[in-house]
Amino acid sequence: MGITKTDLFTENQNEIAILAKAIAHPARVAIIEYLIKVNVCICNDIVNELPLAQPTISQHLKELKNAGIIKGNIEGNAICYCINEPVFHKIQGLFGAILPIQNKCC
Amino acid sequence: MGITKTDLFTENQNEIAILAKAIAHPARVAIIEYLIKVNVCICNDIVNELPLAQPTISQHLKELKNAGIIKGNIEGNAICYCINEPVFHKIQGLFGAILPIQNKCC
DNA sequence: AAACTATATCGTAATATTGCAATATATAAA
DNA sequence: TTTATATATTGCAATATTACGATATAGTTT
Repeated sequence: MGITKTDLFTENQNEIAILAKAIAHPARVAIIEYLIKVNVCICNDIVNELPLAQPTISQHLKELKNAGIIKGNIEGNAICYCINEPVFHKIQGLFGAILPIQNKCC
Repeated sequence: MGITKTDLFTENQNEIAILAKAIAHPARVAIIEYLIKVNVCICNDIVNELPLAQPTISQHLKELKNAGIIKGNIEGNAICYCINEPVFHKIQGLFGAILPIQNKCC
């Protein structure tokens, strides 16, 4: 199959999964970290920063953009990328503010 | 290709990616949520809780276990599963405590 | 021991992801 | 307007993921 049965789960569960999937690649983690560090940059900076070919970077940027984690604005012939704060804070909320666990097992 | 170039990234970036990947499926999110709710349960409870076949659940549990997010102890002929607190708190730290962003772009 | 319960593994089909060369597009500079 | 720069898209090969039926394994109960 290879197809996730999205309809069997809640909207919230799917949303968390989609956001996690966007982060689930070291190149995309590196892009996020770089964007946090430099605040704003053009796509070519990322291509020069990471050891991957330009089309590959472009693809990863697209996935991050689709998940809403980053956004890009056209600026001349370049594209200015940055973190999309609201979604990013949502991630911090989703993964960071989970209930305290009372682990009695094992 | 389809193979992630792990060696090109830092250990930390790969670690975040691996943890995120473990969460990047709604069934695994559902399992984690369920384990947080009931604290401790046997695998069969999860099979009854989720709308997926037993081998599929078993596979998802294996991935969560490999990522260190949950752990399972043999208890008679059943296996008692629970959240693995240290790793779970690590996730909360990784995703929850990221620097404040100064978003001047876009 | 035979039957039952709980879980894991195998094998396999369908689909998704990763990576890049080649190429397209679009703005900028000369 | 030619050339250079920046980014996206296409097409494709290699690999990974998802899902499950069938089956294996292992403890429990009868």
